[in-house]
Amino acid sequence: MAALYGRAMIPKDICADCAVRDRALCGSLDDQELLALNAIGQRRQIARGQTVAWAGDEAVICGNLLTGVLKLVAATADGREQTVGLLYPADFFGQPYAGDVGFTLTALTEAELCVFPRAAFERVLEHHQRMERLLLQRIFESLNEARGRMLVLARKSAGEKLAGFLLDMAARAGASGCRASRDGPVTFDLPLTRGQIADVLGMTIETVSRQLTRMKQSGVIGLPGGRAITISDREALAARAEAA
Amino acid sequence: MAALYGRAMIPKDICADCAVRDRALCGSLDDQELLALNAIGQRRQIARGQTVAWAGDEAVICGNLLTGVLKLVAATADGREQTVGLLYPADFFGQPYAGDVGFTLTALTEAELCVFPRAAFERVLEHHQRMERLLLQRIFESLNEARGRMLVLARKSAGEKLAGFLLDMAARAGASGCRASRDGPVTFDLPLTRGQIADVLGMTIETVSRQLTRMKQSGVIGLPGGRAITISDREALAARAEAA
DNA sequence: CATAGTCTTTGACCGCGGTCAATGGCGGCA
DNA sequence: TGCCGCCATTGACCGCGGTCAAAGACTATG
Repeated sequence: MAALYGRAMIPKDICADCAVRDRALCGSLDDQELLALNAIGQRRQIARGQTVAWAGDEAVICGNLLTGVLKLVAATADGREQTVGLLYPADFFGQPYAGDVGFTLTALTEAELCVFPRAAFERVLEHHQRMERLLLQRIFESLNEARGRMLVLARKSAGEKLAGFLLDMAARAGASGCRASRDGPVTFDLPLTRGQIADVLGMTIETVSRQLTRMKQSGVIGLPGGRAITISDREALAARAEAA
Repeated sequence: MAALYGRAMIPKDICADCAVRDRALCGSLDDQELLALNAIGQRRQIARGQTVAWAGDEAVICGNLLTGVLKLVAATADGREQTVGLLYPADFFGQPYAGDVGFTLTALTEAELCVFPRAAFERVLEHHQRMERLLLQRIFESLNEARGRMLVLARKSAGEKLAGFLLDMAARAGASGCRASRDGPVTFDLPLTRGQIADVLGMTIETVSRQLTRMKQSGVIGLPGGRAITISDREALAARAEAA
C-alpha cells in the first residue's frame, strides 16, 4: 500500500460533527448503530494531488468523502490516463469484498475522508442489511452513471462533452449555494484544471481550452478568470450538449 | 412497457434443469430457498433482435440470462448509439430498487431468460442476505468493467480496441469448448455483426472492417468467412491491444 | 518584489477515423 | 433456381481533434 495518509484524528464521537451525516451511507443507521462505526472509523486529511489508493494494491480501506473532490483514474500500460469517476462529499469509496483496488483514487482538492478498514466495514455491513441495501443502490447508480458516460466518451463531440460537463458542474455547484439560478447568469469555480477536465472527458487540454474560448466568443459562457465560469445562456449550453 | 415476450413455460421446478444453476446468483440458495424463486420465476424465449426492456420504461422485471447474448444500449437524442454492456449466460439483468429502466436491453442472438417480477425479486433479496451480497459483488464487478471500458473508449485507437475485443471474445468462446488453446490457432464464431462490434467499441462499421482486413493481411488473424475468426498469433494480437 | 513553476491560450500542421458511395458476398425464401 | 435483402468490403475524401510549439497569465515562494 503506497498511499500516504495525513494524521488521524479520533475524537470521542466522530460522527457527531460529520459534515455529511444525513447524506452518506451512515445516514441509514440510528445513533446506537453509529457507535459501532465510530469504533472503527478515522478521519483523514488529504492534500491536493495526494493519492489515497493505487490501482492494483490490496484493497484495505473504504469510507466516505466528507469534503473536497476526488478522482478515480484508469491508465493504459503506456501512460495514457482516463478519469473514470469523480467523487463528491457524501460519496462512498472503496470496494467491500474486493481483493484489489480497481482504480487509483486521488484528491483533486484538499479533502477530508472518513476511513474504515475494509474488513471491519464488511462486518458492519453484514449486521446492517439496510446499509448494505443502500450501498447496493448507490453502486447501481454509479454503474448507470458510468454507462451513461461511456456514451458520452464514445459518441459525443468535444463541444457536446464540454457543454454537458459544464451543466453538470453548474448543477453541482448550484446545489450548495443556489444563487438565484432562475435562468440568470450563474458564476462558480470549477474544482478542476483544464488538464483534469480533459482527463474526465477523454480529450486534450488544448481542445478543452479551444472549446471554452469558442463558447465564450459565442456569448454562451463567460470566463472571468482563474477557474471561474459564468453560464450566461443555459438554454444555448443545453442545446450544445445535445447537438450533433 | 413496450417489450414483447415469447410464451412463458412454467414447469413444476424450473430450476431443476437450469443451464446456469451453479453459476447464476441463485447458486447461493439451497434447494429449499430455490422453491421461493421457482414460485415467481418464468422462462422466456427471446428472438434475435427482440428488445426485452426499453430505456425509460418502468422497471418491472429482472432475472438471469440462461442462453444467448444480450446487449445494453445507450442512445443520444439524435439517434447515435453505444452498446454499454454485453450479457452472457448466468449474468443478471435488471435493477432492483430502481424506478426506471436505465438502458435498452436487446437480444443479439436467440436467447432464453429466467424472469422475475422486480418487486417479488426484491422481497426475495430481503430474506436472503447472502444473495443480496452476491448481487452487490456482481454489480461492483460490472462497475469496474464499465470503468475499464471508459478507458478503452476514450483513449485507445481503433486497432487497440479491436484487438482487445477479439481477445475478450476468444477467451469467452474458449471458456466453453476449449480446443487445445495453448497458443495454437483458435477459431470461433463471433456472436456479433460488424455493426454490433462497432457499437460496442465506439467506432463505425467501416473502421471495424478495415482494421480486421489489416490484421488479416498481417497474418495476426484469419477470416475463414461468415462470423468466424481465427486467431493465428495471440502474442501479436495482445501486443496490438496495448500498442500506442 | 523578483523569480520559478504551473496552468492556459493560441497557432500551425496533420493523421486517424468518420462520411459518402459503390460493389461484392451470403443466406433466406418463394 | 433465381431473386431480394442484409451484411461486409473497399475506395475516395475530408474534418475533427490530437500533436508540437511558443507565448502569456497566474500562483507560490523566498
